[in-house]
This record gives sequence, structure tokens and C-alpha cells, in this order.
Amino acid sequence: MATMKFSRQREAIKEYLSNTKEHPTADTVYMNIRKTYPNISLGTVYRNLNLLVDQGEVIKLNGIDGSDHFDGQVKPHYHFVCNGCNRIYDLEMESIEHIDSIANKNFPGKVEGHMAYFYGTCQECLE
Amino acid sequence: MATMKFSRQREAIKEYLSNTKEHPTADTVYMNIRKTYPNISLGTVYRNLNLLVDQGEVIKLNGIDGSDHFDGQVKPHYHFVCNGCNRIYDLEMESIEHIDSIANKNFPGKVEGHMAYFYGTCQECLE
DNA sequence: TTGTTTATAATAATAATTACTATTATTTGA
DNA sequence: TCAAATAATAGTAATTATTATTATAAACAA
Repeated sequence: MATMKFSRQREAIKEYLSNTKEHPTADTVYMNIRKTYPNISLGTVYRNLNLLVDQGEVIKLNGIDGSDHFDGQVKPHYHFVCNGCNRIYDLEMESIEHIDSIANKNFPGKVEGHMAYFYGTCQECLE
Repeated sequence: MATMKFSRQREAIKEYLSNTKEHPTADTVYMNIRKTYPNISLGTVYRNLNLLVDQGEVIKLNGIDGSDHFDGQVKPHYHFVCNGCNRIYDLEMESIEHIDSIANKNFPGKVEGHMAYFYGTCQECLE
């Protein structure tokens, strides 16, 4: 039944993600973990990122640009993408869950949720 | 200044998209246009889809799955993705533009818009 | 009709991600 | 403690979606 075994590489990835506010791509994770594990392979990074996502320890963000981004903060929250610097910020805000009921009103099926992110210009790029 | 020249392939793509309620990928467009233009190449499809998007005649949807999808309906609207059949439906609904102001409240930058889609189970898959 | 220029088909290249495989690390339990 | 069992790894190849290249063909203006 494929019991999961400990791996120091996976731990390092998890720890790296929980300590950064950036929302790195697999490749960026790879570059950073290499500082500690110079021989880690990109495939290992991808596989572990997906394992962590499956376990709910990490969130995968897609649809923002060509690559998937990963977020170590798993508490539900939204994201803001800056059109200037392309950085992704966490966005704590009051719930907008009600948009699901709005959508449900005019749709002949069952709306169960939504995916959303905001975009604009971040503080730093405004200055 | 690169004036755009007429092309029957581009016209066929535009017409195909304006007559379907599906939200096909470039590859699906390719398969369909081949019925009329058996020699059309996938590169031509991609180039014209992007040209049409640039001209505002077609909308590109990304972040739904691994591939870009194209929509011939350009009037602003939302989309619903069925978790059962993976089809993408148009979703006419009242405005939820106010979520941008909600996001703005707690973000130290300028929120200019959002990207969102809904998911759940479509009528057909519920039955 | 001819000359100029854009568009095309065919193909190659790129980028992101997943699959494969021989070797290594982790774990179990005698 | 050690050895067998098995999951994880590094390295590499393969895949998928998309964009770039280029010689030829189609569109169009004079």
C-alpha cells in the first residue's frame, strides 16, 4: 500500500516552503534546495512537491503564468499577482464565499467552489 | 506596420469559435478546421488564435487545466468547469466586481481586477 | 500582371513536467 | 545489530503544450 518513507530532501522542501513568503516555482525550489543538497534532482523536487500537495501540506497555484507555483501556507487565502514585478502576494481578506451562491442562481448544475486571484500593482511598484 | 492580410484559415477559425459553445483547446480547433482545410498546420492555428486574442475577437482561458482554451464569445462573462466531465460552460451571472474593493481593503497596493472561475458538477453529470 | 509583403505548411526548438531505471536510503523485524 | 524488503533518489529520457524558423504560397496594391 506504499507507505511513505522519510526523506531528508522532502523535509528540506517542506521547510523551505514554510519559511518563505515567495511563491516559488519548482525550478526555484530546486535552485534553493541545491544549496543544501547539491545533488538533488529536479524530478525529486517535482515528485515531492506533488506528494506534499496530495498530503495537504503545500498548495499548488496554477494559471498565473506558464509555471506552477507552490505555497507553504495552507490556511485558505487568496493571492494577488503584481503586473509590474510579477510577484505573488498572500492576500488576507474577508470571505467572498457568497459569490458561489451568486453563481449558483443562474447555473443549472451544482456550483461547489471557485478559483480566484487578484491582480494589479503592488505597493513597491506603485512607488 | 505589418498590415494584416486576409486569410481563409483565420476566417475559418474565427467562424468555428463563434459557432460553438465548447471552449476548445488549440488542438481541438486544429482537428475541426482540418475537416475543411486538411493541410492547415497546428502552428497556423496557434498563431491565428493569438492574433484573434490580440484583436479582441477571441478570449484565451488559462489555468483551468494544462492547456489554453479559447472562447469565441467576447462579452465579459464567467466560466464553470465541471469536475465530472471537465467541460467548460459559460456562466451568465450578476456582477461580482465588488470583490475587487473587498480585496483592496486589506492590501497595500492597487487591486485592478480579478480572474475567477467556478467549479462543481454540471446538470448532465448530476443526473 | 507583376512585385511586394504577409500568411502558410512543415518542421525544429523550447519550456514545463512526468516517466523510467539502476542505485541508495530508510525501515522493519529476526 | 544487521540484513532483507521496499520506497526514494539521481540521472536521464520522454511527453506535452507552445513558439520559432524558413522556404513557398496566397493576398493585394500599383
